[in-house]
Amino acid sequence: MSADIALQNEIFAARRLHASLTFRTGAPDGIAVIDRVGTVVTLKHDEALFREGDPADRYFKVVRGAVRGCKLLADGRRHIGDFFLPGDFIGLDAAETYGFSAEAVSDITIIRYARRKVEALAWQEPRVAKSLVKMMREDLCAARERMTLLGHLTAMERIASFLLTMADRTGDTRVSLPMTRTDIGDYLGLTMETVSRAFSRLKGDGVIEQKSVHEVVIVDRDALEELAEVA
Amino acid sequence: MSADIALQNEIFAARRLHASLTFRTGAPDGIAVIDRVGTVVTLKHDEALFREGDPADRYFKVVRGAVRGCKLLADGRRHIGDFFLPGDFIGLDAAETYGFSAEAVSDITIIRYARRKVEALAWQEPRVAKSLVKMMREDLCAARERMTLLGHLTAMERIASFLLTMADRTGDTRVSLPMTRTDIGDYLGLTMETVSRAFSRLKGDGVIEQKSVHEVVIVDRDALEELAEVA
DNA sequence: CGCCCATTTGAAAATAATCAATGGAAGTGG
DNA sequence: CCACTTCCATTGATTATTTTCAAATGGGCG
Repeated sequence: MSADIALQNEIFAARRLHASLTFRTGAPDGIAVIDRVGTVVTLKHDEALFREGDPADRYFKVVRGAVRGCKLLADGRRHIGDFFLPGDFIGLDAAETYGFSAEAVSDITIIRYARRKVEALAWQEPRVAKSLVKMMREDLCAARERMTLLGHLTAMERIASFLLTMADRTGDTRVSLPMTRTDIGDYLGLTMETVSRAFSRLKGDGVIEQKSVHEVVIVDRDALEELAEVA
Repeated sequence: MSADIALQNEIFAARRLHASLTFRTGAPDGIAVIDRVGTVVTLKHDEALFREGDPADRYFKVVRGAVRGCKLLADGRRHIGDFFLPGDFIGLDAAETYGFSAEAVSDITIIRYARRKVEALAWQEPRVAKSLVKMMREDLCAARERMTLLGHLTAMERIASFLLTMADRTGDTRVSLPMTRTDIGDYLGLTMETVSRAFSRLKGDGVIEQKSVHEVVIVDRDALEELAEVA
């Protein structure tokens, strides 16, 4: 049936795309092997990959779109711990159960791996084990960076850092922000309003240009780096 | 010579102590093996184990005392990413170089491991590799918890969480705080003054009692948990 | 075309930071 | 052993940043 063919094409496209992204982000080559035990899946906007507390029997890799990892606090406040973008792995930190929920920010394509199979592969192939450990190390370093940001930077410094990080991921001055202002706020420990005001000010100062709500262009990178000047 | 004997005693005592702590904190038993490739070292108050940017060729484990892991920001602000207490490993997240400086908060005893040797051991003994990965996973989860704290909790909530965490580590209502108020502030993303005021308020409300500046007793744990009510 | 939801903008309120002064304990040196 | 010094903690008053509350704007989708 043509639906099957379309699906096959989607899968091949996803694999190609994801392979190129793996290369781009400099992910260790040992990791490509594990895709053989993965399944390509697509999810729509706001659907959940898993919820905090679910048994953690799967890993995921983002191929297309963006995923947010979030925790709900007792009084309803929401914290977003990470935005996962193409090439990123999800779930490496989980023990028995997931420590946060993962939701599709946009329509997404992901690869889903049975944890069991990945671990079996890691035992067979030391390269795979090494790659997984390396990714965990990178995640830890990133987490420490973000702690500094959340603990000690002003609103403007956080926004500037965020924009620079997003820009570095695509290697382009054109930055796509698929998430809402509220998402960004929950990610940076700010309110939606503060995020919006910071964007407006950057726009007013000619540092960025807004193509649309979800797409900005960095006009003056030096100014952004000045604002984010940390570490 | 008697100095040698004293040193030997110190080392044995440190190993015993550390073994018991390993047990208490539920650290995987596979880890005890690696102590055979470690060296016991003592450092005085404020001495550095290593500095941010140093080649990361060693791991450490705290046996006695406390260590702070800190980053210096461009403008002089300081962020403390972690307090390492007895039983804690330091350096697992480092790639080529350390991502933060580690300094003795008090006089400390630590075990120092050549990274090369630990890694060799991990290849020989799958248990060791598993333990190291498990510790990294726990570190990652802890880092995510702290992000939530730094991003979304009020000053009082942060202090309450901090006290509860410290109390849980010793399993006692009597909590030792070897670090300064400034250290605590840099750890929680607050100023020394805010930390001090929060302590005063808790004292005034009869939630805690101060035996000395560096030792508090938790009188009303429920109240603290109420104040920290999160996740 | 019109509705709905996210974003933007404005004004007021709250929290924590900063500035400033005092108090106290630990350590130093005579 | 005591006095002195220094550093850290506490407390108070003021300021600044961000949040909260509220209203208006605008873009996307049915």
